[in-house]
Amino acid sequence: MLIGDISAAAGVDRQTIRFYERQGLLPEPRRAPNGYRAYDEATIDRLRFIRAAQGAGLTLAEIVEVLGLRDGGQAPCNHMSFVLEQKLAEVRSRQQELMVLAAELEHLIHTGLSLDPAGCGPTDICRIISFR
Amino acid sequence: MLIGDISAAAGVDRQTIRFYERQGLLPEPRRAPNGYRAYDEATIDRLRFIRAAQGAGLTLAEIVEVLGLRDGGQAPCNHMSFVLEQKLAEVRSRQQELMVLAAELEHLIHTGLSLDPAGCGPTDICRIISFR
DNA sequence: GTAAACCTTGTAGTCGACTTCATGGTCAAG
DNA sequence: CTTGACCATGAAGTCGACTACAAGGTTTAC
Repeated sequence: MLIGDISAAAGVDRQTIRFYERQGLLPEPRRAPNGYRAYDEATIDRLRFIRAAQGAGLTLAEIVEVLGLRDGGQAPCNHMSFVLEQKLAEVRSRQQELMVLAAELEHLIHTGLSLDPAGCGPTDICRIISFR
Repeated sequence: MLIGDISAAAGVDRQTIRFYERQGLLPEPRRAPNGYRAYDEATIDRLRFIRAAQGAGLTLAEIVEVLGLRDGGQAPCNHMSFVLEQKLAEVRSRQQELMVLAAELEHLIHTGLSLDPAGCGPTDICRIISFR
């Protein structure tokens, strides 16, 4: 299978596949006599795995690590569980931040509604945000 | 006041202040006879406003717009309210995404716990994530 | 035989918000 | 008079995940 074939099969752009190769996510493939990259079916699964892992919020660097373990013959289960726990913690933390931010935004919007624009002095920048 | 002074007063790095100037967030300041940037007190407020606006989730580009209105003599209240509403909508949407992601991560972690590593075939990459 | 659709490589650009580097001028203290 | 802390400029690097471009070679279809 040529690069265009697995690109279509896995729904990943050709350029992106070459990019993944440079990043160490995909091993260097065999080459056809004309120099074209020649892939086997397993590469499609590998690309699907990469997409699934990205969907779970893993960075490419983290995925490289998981794949590296697997390629080294180890089952990456423990590492994977650890990374997932870590991600969940990050997500929770980000959720906290967004809750605070949402409350802050609501407060600011509310402030903006109750503020008379005529009250803005020429030296103020914006009383909605820089309310003292 | 020299750049180091407002930098200390507003808690914004010197380099960042020059960067903000290039980005149009700060007007070109007066210059002392030796060519040093000479700021007045108002610049500290402007920097504080920028930080506050960033804290509310605005991008520098959005802040430039608000400041541009203000500098043009208009009260940016209406625009500001609009931007804040927009931000709130973005935050809400991101919150939805994170809820989905958190649920997904919990599911994956749960799956990982109930999975026997011995069941991983040599062709599997990681059954936790690529569970069919 | 030629045009379209594939493939190759290497390099550079994108976004956002800085940060760092290189090189050199200015100023106050001792 | 030199050391060290400040200031100036412009260019380049950072992070993450691509995306695009240039300049070519190959294959397939008509």
